[in-house]
Amino acid sequence: MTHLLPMADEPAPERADAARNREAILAAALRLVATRGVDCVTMDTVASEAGVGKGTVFRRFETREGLMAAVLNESEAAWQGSVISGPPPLGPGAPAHDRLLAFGHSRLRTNVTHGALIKAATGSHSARSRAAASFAVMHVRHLLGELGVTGDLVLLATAILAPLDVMVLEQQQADHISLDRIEAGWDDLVRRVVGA
Amino acid sequence: MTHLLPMADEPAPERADAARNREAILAAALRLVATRGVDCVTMDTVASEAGVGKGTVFRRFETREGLMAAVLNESEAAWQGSVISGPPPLGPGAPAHDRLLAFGHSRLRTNVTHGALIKAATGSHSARSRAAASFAVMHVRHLLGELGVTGDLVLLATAILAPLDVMVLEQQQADHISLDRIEAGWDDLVRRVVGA
DNA sequence: AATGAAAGCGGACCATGGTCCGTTTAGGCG
DNA sequence: CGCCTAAACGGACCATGGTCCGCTTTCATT
Repeated sequence: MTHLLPMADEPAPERADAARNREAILAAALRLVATRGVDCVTMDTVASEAGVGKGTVFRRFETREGLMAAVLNESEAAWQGSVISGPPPLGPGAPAHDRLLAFGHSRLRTNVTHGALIKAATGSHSARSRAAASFAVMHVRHLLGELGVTGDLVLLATAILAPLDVMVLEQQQADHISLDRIEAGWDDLVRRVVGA
Repeated sequence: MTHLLPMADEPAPERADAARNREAILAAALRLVATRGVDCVTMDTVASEAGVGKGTVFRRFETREGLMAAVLNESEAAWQGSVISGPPPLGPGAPAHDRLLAFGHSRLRTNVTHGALIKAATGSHSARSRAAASFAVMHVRHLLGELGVTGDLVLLATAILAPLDVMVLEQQQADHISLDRIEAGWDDLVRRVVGA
């Protein structure tokens, strides 16, 4: 026996075939997104490419958004890793101010290049997007704290991150605002908020 | 004859039946959104409620997003009117700083109450959302100018408005952050940016 | 190894946004 | 008033996300 009582909240073990299928689906999705671009990847395509029924795809990933979130996660996790333990100035070891700027710049570029995928993974309601956004807010809040900023740091962090949102960036690009200008504008915002 | 040469770019006149149908569709959409809530309004429903074919709905409003934008516009236009020429402090006549705060608060409340409709009208790519966002940016930019703020005012305005975005607000409400707290946080942001 | 119940599977099915095209109609002109 | 063309119409049709449910598979227990 393993446990008679459902121990704590171990997230419900996954059967072997289920795990195998999850991997196959994710791999197929990854490949398809890379080759065709996220907007041309249909759930049916992923299913058949993974050699699996459509129902299975939805059972494992809930929704298209969820699947895309899983795909996005593949790169996002690495990025979070480099923020937490990568080389400075993005990672630890640099002054907080430099880290904050590096963080914003990195996020800015990432949001621009992965824009389509991020949008596909972030419609209306998603558990994953929640986690990702939360990570960014927590990190910025932490840096603001180190910089001696006082106030409602969570809200301040949110406010600093909001203009880096994919939709905002797309609008700005449609208005022919260059990335460099956006970046400079963001630096200025940070300067004002931090009160350097 | 009217004009032999297509004069300037008059937006292509609309045939009488076309105009009649547009009105009927918009009226039906307005009514349905008000009674059932935006998420339960289907294009087919609107069409049949307006006594018109589905194709007609799409020809007049391009897309669901477009139709919802038209619905939203009905209230948004009034709001813009009260910003441009309504009573202070939202309208002209109050100090710029008060106007800016009033503007933010008003936008905040509006985004919260009309959240669902705004989201329905603002997916990915829409001409209307473009105009609405632009109005807000222009107005804030103008107020910042009056306040003597220097710098890239368009970007600063965008940055100030970004945290009032519907999606951001929804996330914050999901995190049990009260409206009053959000409002206070936004006031703080403005103070820092304006450099009061 | 046999067994039984829970978990998983798959593809038919549904809802809905969006397109297409053969038919109808408005309305300028002779 | 009748003609003619561009515009508009409408609903069948398509694509795709998401659900459902009867059948299959896993695997803990014996």
